[in-house]
Amino acid sequence: MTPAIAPSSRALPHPAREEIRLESVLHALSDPMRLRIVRELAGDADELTCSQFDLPVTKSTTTHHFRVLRESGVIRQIYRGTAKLNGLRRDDLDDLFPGLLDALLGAAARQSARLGEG
Amino acid sequence: MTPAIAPSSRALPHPAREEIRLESVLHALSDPMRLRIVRELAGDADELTCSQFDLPVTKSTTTHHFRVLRESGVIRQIYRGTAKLNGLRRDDLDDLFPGLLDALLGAAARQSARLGEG
DNA sequence: CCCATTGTACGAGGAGAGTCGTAGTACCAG
DNA sequence: CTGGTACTACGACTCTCCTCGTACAATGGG
Repeated sequence: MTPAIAPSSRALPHPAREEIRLESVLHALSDPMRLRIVRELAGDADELTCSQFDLPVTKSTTTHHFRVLRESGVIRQIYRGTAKLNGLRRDDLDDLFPGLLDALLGAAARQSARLGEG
Repeated sequence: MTPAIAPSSRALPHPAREEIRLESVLHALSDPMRLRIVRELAGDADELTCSQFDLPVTKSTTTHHFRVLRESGVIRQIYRGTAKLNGLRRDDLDDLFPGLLDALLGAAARQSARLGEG
């Protein structure tokens, strides 16, 4: 069961599944930048490095947003070399709040389409 | 189509359906007090006055939270005499974001049950 | 070993949010 | 008109949040 990619020494604190709070998830997703990150993560691939996102903010701010997402339990982050891989915690969220993530992603997609998207 | 209850002179500003933003809705619901209000509104009746809620904050703060909910498009408020009736904007939210409100309410209910509720 | 790449830590500035208290407004019942 | 009820407005306080810049740490390649 050794993973194909060694998860590097640096560890990142994640909340356990039972510790994820709905309020924190909603707060995390109420920021446009973070909602955008989550949408990209849900759409394209399941594993993207931070630098693969082209956000209109500095690297410091990007780090901050990824941390909020991780600490609220929305995403999972692991190091792989100097890069950091980000993935949605679909399994945990679907178990805790069935249908919520899909409803949120659907709502975000609808709004994007409605407002003449990007 | 005249309503049974005259909506009194005082008018309250509400966002039109198209003006409701997902981020604002999520932000509104990310506060425990407001999530609690919305859950009560969804469960019991569709029309409750502000004073029918027994929240552990002062009246000023209660007013503030109801205003945030109204201005984000989550609830509708109309005066009836000195009282103010509050109702969920189910129709508008379901039209804009199908399934979202139910998913949110379900998630909130699940979390309450899981955490040994009140 | 040096260096480029990737991301972090820390501090700061500015804006916003939750809470309260006090004073005030709008409405209804006498 | 008087009084009571229901809610509001405003200012203040405290915290948190988003953003940035600069300086730093961890990894992998030559």
